[in-house]
Amino acid sequence: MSDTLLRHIEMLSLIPVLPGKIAARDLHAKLQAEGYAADVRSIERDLHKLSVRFALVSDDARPAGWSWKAGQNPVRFPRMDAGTALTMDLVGRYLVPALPRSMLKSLEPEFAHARGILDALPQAPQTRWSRRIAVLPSGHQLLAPDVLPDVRNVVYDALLKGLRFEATYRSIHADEPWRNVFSPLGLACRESVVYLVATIGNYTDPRQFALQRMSKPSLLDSAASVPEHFDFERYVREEKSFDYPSGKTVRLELRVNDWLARQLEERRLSEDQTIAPIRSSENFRVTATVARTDQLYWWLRSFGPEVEIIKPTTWRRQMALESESLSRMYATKRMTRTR
Amino acid sequence: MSDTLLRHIEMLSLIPVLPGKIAARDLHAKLQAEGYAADVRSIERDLHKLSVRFALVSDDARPAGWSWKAGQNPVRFPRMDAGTALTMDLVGRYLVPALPRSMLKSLEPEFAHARGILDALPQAPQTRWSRRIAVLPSGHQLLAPDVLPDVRNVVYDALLKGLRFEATYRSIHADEPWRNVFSPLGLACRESVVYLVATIGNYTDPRQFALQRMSKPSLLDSAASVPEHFDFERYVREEKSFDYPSGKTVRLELRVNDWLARQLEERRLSEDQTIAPIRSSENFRVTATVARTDQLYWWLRSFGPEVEIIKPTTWRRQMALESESLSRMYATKRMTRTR
DNA sequence: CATGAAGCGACAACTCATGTCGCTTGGAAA
DNA sequence: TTTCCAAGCGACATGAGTTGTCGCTTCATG
Repeated sequence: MSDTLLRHIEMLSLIPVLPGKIAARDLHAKLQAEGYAADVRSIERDLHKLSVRFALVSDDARPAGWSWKAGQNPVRFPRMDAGTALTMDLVGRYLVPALPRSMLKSLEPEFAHARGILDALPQAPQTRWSRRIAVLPSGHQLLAPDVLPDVRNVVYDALLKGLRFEATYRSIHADEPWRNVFSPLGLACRESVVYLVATIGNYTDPRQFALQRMSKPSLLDSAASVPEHFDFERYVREEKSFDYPSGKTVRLELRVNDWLARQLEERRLSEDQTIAPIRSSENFRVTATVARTDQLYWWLRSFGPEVEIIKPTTWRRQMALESESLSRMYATKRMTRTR
Repeated sequence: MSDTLLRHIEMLSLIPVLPGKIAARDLHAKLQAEGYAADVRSIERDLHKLSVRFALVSDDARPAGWSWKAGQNPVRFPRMDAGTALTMDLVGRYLVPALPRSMLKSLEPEFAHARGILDALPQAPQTRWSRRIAVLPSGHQLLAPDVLPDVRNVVYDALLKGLRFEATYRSIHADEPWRNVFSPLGLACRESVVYLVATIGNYTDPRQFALQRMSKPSLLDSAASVPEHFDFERYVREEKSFDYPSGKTVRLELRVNDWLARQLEERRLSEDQTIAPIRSSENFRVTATVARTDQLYWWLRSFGPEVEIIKPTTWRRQMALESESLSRMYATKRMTRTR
């Protein structure tokens, strides 16, 4: 069949969204590289014809730049099926508190697309699908710090292209903000905070920078300097401030109440989890082999008296000490207050 | 310009992925409805021509059914920009522990598409972007229960089309599994468990069913019965087992250590949060106005002795009692063990 | 075995895309 | 200001590709 259709589709997907643009000649070059033998003139004609039906615009610069209007719902095939669209919508709702707003915003067209699919389904107006979905908050939600859109863009760009960039950073230790050159090494996302791992200036030791503390970024065109033998994955694993789970596992043994026992039947601690009732009480004994992390210890602590750690004994001893100091803390303070 | 290109694009996006299919005549009808005046014969010809270049297949049923091969990366325009693709990849990594596997699988083409965009970027091979990204687990990760793919499909379908369906349900209270007809009312997602809110049989009271406990679903073609005046959003808010945050807020006052104080500067409890050092100690006093939820109380409890709740006094009193019983619990048990 | 719907090959008519050429325009260098 | 050149655009002849029609074949159904 004719290459025309293919070429048009290729063209449409080669044109960037509005901040970006592409000139007819560049398009021509790219298309030629992909094997489409067509005249520049034809490309120009195509652009004009396509812009009648699609949301394409050209600026009036001399080599005219073509782009998609911003905020366009993507045209795509195969079309997303309704089930996937519903899952996508769920994910969208789920991410709202978990992701910096400016990042969520760049994904907005994706979620809008999914909603568009769902909206197109025939349905009774009183049963709007969007009012039939709820995503409930899990755990306590802290406010996700927001990242400046151009910080995100420059940092991503620099990381992907392996370039340096310059930016201002406000350290958390109320010092003066300082400005320096960053050589990005990797990106780590943790609890809705995005950290850039980078070296600064001429230093060679990698450090972490929270993206929300950066401002006034500008991309440089010199290549980033990567310390010799630097391995990002190992860095993340070994850097203690990230407290990445070490490979260590632990045989956990707990006493839990019936409510928690039921929860753990739904979402298990591990594949080998066992739950057994404890005679002469409403409690259950839970065992499981899990990764030994601080996170887990904290999670157990969050249940208060509803969970008793039996094993490992180190954690049991730690809990014993902590609970003692905790009860002393509240007891003495109560005394001071009532005195 | 000619409608041909538009029609072809419309056709490509009208064809479903492989479990689904569409016959040439149906395509013709849909296209006519959208204003494309073309012969059925042309559609047939188009399908054959398109299938040369695109991953389209036709089964050999009599009215031939056309579909996209499964697992195809979607072709789309405007193309996702690199920044969005990177965020998409981050989201994909973030969701792995948080979403049932079968749901994640249906989103896989989306994430694969994003990765495809990133892979296409020119980059030095030793700096593979995918090895420069890390998403660190937040909180303790329980195993997400898995939902059978056809359960997901039937439940979604039933919900979106407002139909009943039949399925087998294993209740958590080790009873026998039973089979009944469900009238779906809504979907609630909580901590990686997806619940269907539905009425069963001829009952009119809405109940919750965890999707991972369902099996052998089959869609019926009778309309779902919705209880009179039923409002899903209100149901979710009021149903205590979901413990949706009530509108109540509370003025929180805490004593925290310096580590947590620094954390809270990054991710604040509320817009009006204040942090002030406490004289003659390394601690800080934090105040904030937050939604009063059990989640928050649990979250505070997870910090153990690193946090002291000062206000509200009800929580302080509760903590005092709990820590006392906790320390007693560990103390007595220790005695029993060492006796 | 009869019937009819669906699929497919053929073909002529014609629409539309293509490469070429030359004129116009607008910005940058002189 | 003038000169120069690349970019953009209109025109046109050519031919590739699309279109509707028709009739034959195939296959499932009664």
